[in-house]
Amino acid sequence: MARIQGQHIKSIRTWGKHFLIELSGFSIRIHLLMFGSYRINERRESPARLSLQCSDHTELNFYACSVKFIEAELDDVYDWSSDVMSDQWNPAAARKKLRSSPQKLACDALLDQDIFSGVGNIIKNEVLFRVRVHPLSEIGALPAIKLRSLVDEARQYSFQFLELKKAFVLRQHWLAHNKRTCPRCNIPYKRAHLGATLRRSFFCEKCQKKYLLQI
DNA sequence: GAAAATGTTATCAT
DNA sequence: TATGATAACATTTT
Repeated sequence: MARIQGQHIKSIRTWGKHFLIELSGFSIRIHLLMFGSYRINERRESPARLSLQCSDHTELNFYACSVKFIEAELDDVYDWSSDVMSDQWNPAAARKKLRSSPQKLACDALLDQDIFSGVGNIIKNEVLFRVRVHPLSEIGALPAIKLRSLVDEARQYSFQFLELKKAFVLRQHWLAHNKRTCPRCNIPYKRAHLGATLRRSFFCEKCQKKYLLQI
């Protein structure tokens, strides 16, 4: 931690769920993982993993998070065009990556941070419901227009997620995640732990189509 | 009060 | 060596 002392903050940046504090010659990378939290000019009772006292008297505190140093230039480490909320987001590049893995499952594709940096499990469930795609669909079997809408919805819902979160009404606007019944069909959702990482999926077997590659 | 979960990464197997 | 499964971490919500 000593190397941070007295350093000038050159920039604050983000790449998906990575929170980056750029100093001269290296950067601090913070990831809140499942349970992390932060406070600005406030403190929690538990000890901070990282506490920054700035010369303008701003205090940044990070709790229960991963803190790592990045020794290289951030532009050399991160592909900003894969961040769904970046100005540099490139949906065509995302579609190209998806087309290169036709057997990948839709539920895995949305959680792939190299394609959709920033998308997590809640957004995955909400996006799949909104574009009516079954989580076990194979990416290569999606019609082009459906692939396009999935990519576009990943970005669009991510911005909506942020607005709802800031207004403290995220939860009440979920259409699929943690819900019991499909609001379109009024039938019970299926829930299962799917994909490579067995994350929770909530989906309607009636209105979310399962696209599969022909054998 | 137990169990599950907004996520990633280290480690061990294959 | 690359890929894959499992464990580990840590805190809030159900």
